[in-house]
Amino acid sequence: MNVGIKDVARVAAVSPATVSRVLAGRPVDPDMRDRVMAAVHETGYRPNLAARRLRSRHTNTIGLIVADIRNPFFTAVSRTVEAIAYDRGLRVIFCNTDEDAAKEAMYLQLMQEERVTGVILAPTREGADRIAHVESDFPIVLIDRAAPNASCDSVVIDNAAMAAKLVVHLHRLGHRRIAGLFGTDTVTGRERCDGYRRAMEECGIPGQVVPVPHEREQAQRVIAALLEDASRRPSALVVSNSVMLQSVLRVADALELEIPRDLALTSFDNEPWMEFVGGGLSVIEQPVEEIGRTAVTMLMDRLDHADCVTRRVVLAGRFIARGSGGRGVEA
Amino acid sequence: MNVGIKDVARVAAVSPATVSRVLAGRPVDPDMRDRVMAAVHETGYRPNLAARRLRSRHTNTIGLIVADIRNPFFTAVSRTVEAIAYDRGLRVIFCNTDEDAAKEAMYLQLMQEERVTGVILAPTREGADRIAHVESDFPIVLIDRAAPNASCDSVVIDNAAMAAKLVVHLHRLGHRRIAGLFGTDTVTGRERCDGYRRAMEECGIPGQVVPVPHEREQAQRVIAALLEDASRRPSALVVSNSVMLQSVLRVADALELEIPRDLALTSFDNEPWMEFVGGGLSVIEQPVEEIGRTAVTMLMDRLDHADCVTRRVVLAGRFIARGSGGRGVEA
DNA sequence: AAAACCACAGAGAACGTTTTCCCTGCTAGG
DNA sequence: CCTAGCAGGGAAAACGTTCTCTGTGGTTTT
Repeated sequence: MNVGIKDVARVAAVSPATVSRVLAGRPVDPDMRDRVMAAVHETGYRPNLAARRLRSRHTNTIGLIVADIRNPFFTAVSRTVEAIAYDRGLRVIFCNTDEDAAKEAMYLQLMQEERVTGVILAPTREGADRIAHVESDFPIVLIDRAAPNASCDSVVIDNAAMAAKLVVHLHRLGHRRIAGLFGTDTVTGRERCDGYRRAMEECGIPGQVVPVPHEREQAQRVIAALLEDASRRPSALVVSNSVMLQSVLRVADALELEIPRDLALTSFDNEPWMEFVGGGLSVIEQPVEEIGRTAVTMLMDRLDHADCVTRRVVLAGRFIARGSGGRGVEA
Repeated sequence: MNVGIKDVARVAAVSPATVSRVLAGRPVDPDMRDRVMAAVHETGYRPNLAARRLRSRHTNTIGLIVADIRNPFFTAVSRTVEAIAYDRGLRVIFCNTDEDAAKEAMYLQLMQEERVTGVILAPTREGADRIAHVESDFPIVLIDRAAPNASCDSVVIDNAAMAAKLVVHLHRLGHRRIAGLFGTDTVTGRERCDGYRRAMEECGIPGQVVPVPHEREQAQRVIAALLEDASRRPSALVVSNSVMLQSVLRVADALELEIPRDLALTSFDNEPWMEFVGGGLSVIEQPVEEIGRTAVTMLMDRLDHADCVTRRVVLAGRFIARGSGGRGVEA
């Protein structure tokens, strides 16, 4: 039998209500407070969070639903969200959908049942569409993937502008055959693709967009098809994220292409190892901590201002030039 | 006001108890079952998990506490644990301690308050020591880091043997000055260090153990000190994990060392990018899915057999030879 | 000095379930 | 035909808190 608030109350010779007040930090006679605290330590009392949440009707819990935890971008954001949330006394329920809309729906349902305070969500494409129609009991902040007309608050980076930056970089280096590899399933992919297309147009060179599926085997097949014919091979690539980049590297390795001589690579996301392949890759670094922090802040803010208009925070990425393009950082 | 089980009961014209029974899948007249299900859909009822947990006294929740989610090894294990747990109808509370024993203690306390069913834990060194003395209300399964005499169930890999494998590999390639870089704060680091030491002895060459702190800046300073003096520089390294390896690469890059010509690298963990640096790195791949799966299984098993003796599962790693050492896999 | 107020403690309801207990009606066995 | 047994449904307690309401003692205000 576990020790409850009533046991503490008996030991401290006060009422359960008083124990509750002490624990909640409400004003209580110092004498009693000491007695209660002593009793808490003596009994080894630990509050039962289920009971607390049931009665108080707030769970102090946020859900964090990401599409792919193996993607270091999401790992990094998750870490930040977790750290900040716990700082603010919020618990985090962590969910990984693996880009599966059904799993995502299941998790959103679970969030309802948990009666979470709010949710931070990187939706699948279908999920993003559905969110617009469904109304949930809790506020949602979308991260990374959010259509400009989304019906929720969102925090994203300026994907189009950043993709353009990569194109311009490659163009300056003299590349004229620049292919763009983008995910088929996400808003983010489409935005980056748009930015790529427009930049290619402005540079006056024809774009070649390659839609890449999320699943690795399939992705590698698509990429192989793009690269294996030397005569039609692009000289440079804009790649949509670090996971896709790994598929590119594997295929390039199999085809014995040397980076960047046979193929110049640029990508979104900045992982430490990118410094060390192909003489250093030029990339767009996303402000992962700031994304996480902003998301939590927006969520908290939304709780206080339930019917404030929908807000969209667009953060800038950071272009990092490496390798043949010269070292350095450029905002 | 949210819809509760009573509302459903009223709509279906049955008692709340019956609704509860239907939802729990207990035997109920088919007619009533249909009425209840209809009412559930009509009202949009979602069970309140807090209430359910409070009353039923089981939370169907496991805690997963890892030391560093940025370490891809833990990311991979977490993903597996999450997937398997949800398959079995268990919720996962995910916690990241950042190698901070205080945070770890705080989280373990939280697990108590959540009344979790069990915990899977990759402890800090201090945590591992403390676990031995503390008695908790729930079973704990240690992963990755567990002293052989641990008082909990544990699932680990054969660190010493795997470290030895790396040493032997390098020795066969002709290396005689092989330094070993190991974490200072974990059982795992010490085990790998022991294996390294013994293997070096057996090869008849003097070992050079370099204790590397977890924090990146400090780690890089230590590594720089090891590598900067060309005359005393080892020709090969055994590195304890992929995070540490990144520090090594950064330092090597700054010192303009070419891998593997100036410095051969081998490491624990197998990340996709390791194929592409220094012509491919030879590594020990850990069976991450199996670790996760085994941990969950052991935890569940322990619930049924509370006073079964402590079990320790030791899994084999997989040696993957790449680069100058030749391609291929060897058990 | 009386009235009004304030601060704080205790009693008991309430949160939304599951579970226990009892009651009913049906079936089977003598 | 009567009774024992059984299956399933309803009433109400229980889970461990917080919250509301009331009461009391002391302080301020008029």
